[in-house]
Amino acid sequence: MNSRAKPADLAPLFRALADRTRLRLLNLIAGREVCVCYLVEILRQSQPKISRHLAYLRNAGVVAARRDGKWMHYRMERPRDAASALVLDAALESFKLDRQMQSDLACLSRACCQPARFVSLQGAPTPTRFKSTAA
Amino acid sequence: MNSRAKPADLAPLFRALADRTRLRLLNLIAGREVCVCYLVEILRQSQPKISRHLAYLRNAGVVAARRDGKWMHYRMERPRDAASALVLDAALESFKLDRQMQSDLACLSRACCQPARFVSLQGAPTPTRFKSTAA
DNA sequence: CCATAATATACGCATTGACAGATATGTCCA
DNA sequence: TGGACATATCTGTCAATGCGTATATTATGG
Repeated sequence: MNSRAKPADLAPLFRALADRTRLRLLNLIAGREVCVCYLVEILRQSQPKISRHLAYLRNAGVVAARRDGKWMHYRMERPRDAASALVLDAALESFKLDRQMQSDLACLSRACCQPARFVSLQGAPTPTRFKSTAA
Repeated sequence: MNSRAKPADLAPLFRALADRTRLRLLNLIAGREVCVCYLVEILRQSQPKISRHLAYLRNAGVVAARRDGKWMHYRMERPRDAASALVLDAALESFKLDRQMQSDLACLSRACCQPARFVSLQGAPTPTRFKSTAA
């Protein structure tokens, strides 16, 4: 399978990325598989809201979900066509210079190291890295 | 001024690009300065609709306008920050594999060579290239 | 100043997306 | 089987966006 499967219309992808909350979710999910409860905790937004945005990203083919007992783990899904992949790369690149995005990542690290400090994360599965991510 | 001026939030840019009509306009404008009347003629859509989408792109800082007597010329505006520029490049790259985008460009070439065939383009200023564009 | 051409904006309506709150679904455990 | 937990989906409301039509703006020529 080639990396430039089908020359997709980029508009749907841009729609999926056209929301700050979804970008923040993508930032947290990039490079590791994260349980929904962590995303709810870190973004400090309602669980249905997070779930809806994740569904939006999933429908756009940008993320994939895996059920693990009670928990759902989300991970990034590499787009099949080259242009979409480039767009996604550019977005991820921009996160490195974004204060809130870095703050979200730092918060995720803290939550992973000391889940006891987050009441809602007791017993939740720890996010697992795919590759090392700066900070 | 550096090419990575301010690490902008990409969401507004993605919103601006999240529409097929706007992507088609961007495709036509990329690499040359085009008069609105050409855009209306080639996309075969109403003048107010084209104008509104151009305004949307202009507000997003993706295109710039120049008045020339009765005519308005639009051109692409290179985003100041690196991430936005990368996103835009990826979009332009995807157009090369998009049949409709190429068809639009071919139609623009034809209109430039034989403006007489387009009643509405009589006397309109011809688009001017910035750099050579494939096809 | 008036008419006309090119383009932009305002208005009304339909669609879509975001949100909070309520509820449904799926899984584990007793 | 029933309850608790994690997550998803439904409902109603509101704001944003898209479209067509009408109108305003800017510039040109008489």
